[in-house]
Amino acid sequence: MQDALLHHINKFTPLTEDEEDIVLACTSVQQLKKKEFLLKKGQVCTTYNFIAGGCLRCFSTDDEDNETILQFAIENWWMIDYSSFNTRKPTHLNIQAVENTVVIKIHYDVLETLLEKVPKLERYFRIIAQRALDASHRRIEYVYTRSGEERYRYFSKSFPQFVQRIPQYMLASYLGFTPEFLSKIRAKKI
Amino acid sequence: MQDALLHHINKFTPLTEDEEDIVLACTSVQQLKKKEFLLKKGQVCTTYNFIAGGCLRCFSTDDEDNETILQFAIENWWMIDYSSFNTRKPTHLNIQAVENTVVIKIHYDVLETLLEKVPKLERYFRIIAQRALDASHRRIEYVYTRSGEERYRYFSKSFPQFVQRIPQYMLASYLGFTPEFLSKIRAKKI
DNA sequence: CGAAAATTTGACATGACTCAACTGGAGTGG
DNA sequence: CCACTCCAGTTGAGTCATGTCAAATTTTCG
Repeated sequence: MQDALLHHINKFTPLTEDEEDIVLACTSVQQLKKKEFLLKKGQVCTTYNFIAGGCLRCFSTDDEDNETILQFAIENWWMIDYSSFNTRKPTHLNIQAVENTVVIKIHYDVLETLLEKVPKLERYFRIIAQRALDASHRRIEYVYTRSGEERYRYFSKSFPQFVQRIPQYMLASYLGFTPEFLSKIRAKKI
Repeated sequence: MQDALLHHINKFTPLTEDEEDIVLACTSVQQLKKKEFLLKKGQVCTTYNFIAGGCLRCFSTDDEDNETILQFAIENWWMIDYSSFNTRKPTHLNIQAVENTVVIKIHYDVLETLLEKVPKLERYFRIIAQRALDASHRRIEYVYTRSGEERYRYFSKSFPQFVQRIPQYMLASYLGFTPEFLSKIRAKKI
C-alpha cells in the first residue's frame, strides 16, 4: 500500500532498501470513506498526509457554516496544515474525503526521527514544498488576473478528468464563486 | 553584509564556522536602486534571492502593461521564481526594487554544490518553503473569504509600518483591487 | 519651480451575489 | 418498484461591491 509513497519519493531522491524500510516503519495507512473527515476544525493536525488514491478537500467555514474550499489533493499529493502541525495548535480548517480515499500518514512524533535517519527526505520535502509553493503562487496570480468565467474555462480545459470527479458546487467554491454563477457560465456554453 | 543571511540560517539550522564559510563563498551581494529590476519578463531566474535590507516586489503584466503585484519581500525573506529557476525557462514575472535594496544571491550553478557541501541547508530551505507555502495558503483563504475593504483594514492593522513604506497603488494591487477603490475606502474612514 | 506621478473624487457600468422558485436525479423505505 | 425525500443543479429578478473612465488635486522629486 505504501508503494505509492516510496515510488513518489524515489522520483525525487532515490532511496536505498534500508531507507525504504525506515520510511515504511514510520508511516501508517488510513482508509477514508467518502465524506469522512481526516481533520476537523478545532483539532490539531498531527500528521503529514500523502494521498495514495482518492481525493481530499481542505476547506474553512465561516460563522454561518458556509464552506470555502482552499485545496484539493489527489493521488501523489500531500495535504498538510503546516500551521497547525508546527504550532501544535488547533486548526480552523477541515480536511474531508471527496471520494473513498487511501492516505499514508507520517505522525508528528516520528517525523523528526525519520528525517534524522533518512536525511535525504529533507531534500524531498523541500522540493515538494517548493513545487506546492509555486502552484500556490500561480493560483493567486490566476485569481487576481482572470474573471470567474476565465478561471472556470481554464480549469476545466486543463483538468477535464478531475472536473468529472467532483460535484459542481465544490468546483465553484474552489474557483472562488457561487454554484449559481457556475451554472450560468455553463448554460452560456451552447 | 552576508551576516543577515547567516544569522537567518542559524535561527533554523545552526552552522559551524566552516559551513558558514562555504555559504559565504557561494553567495554574492547585489545592491539595487529603487525601481531597479532584479528580474524582467523574458529572462531566466538564475538565483535564489535573500533580502538583507529594503523591499522587492514581484509582479506580472498583461497585454496592456497593467501590473498585478503577487508578492512583496522585505528583510529576511526570500524572493525566488521557482518555476523559471527549475525549468531554466524565461519567466513571465518581474522582480523590482521598491526601495534601495540589498540582495544576497545564490546562483543556480552553485546551489547544488552548496547543498551537497552543507546538507543542513536542505532542511533550512525546506522550512523556509513550508512557511512561505503556509503564508500563501492563508493569503488565498483571505482573498476568498473577505471583501476588499476587509482585506485592506486587516492588512493595514497587521502591518502598519510596512504600509508606510509602499505607495498606495502597490498596496491596492497586492490586495487585489484598484487604487481608486482603496482611496474610497480610506475616505470612508472618517 | 515645474513636470510627472500619485491620489482623490464623481458619474456610471458591470461581474458576480443573493434569494427564491423550480427541475431532475439518487437514495431510501415501504 | 413505486412514492417520497433530499440534495445538486438551474433559472430569473433584483442588488451590491467593485471596476472604469475622466477630471481635479496633491505630492514627489529632478
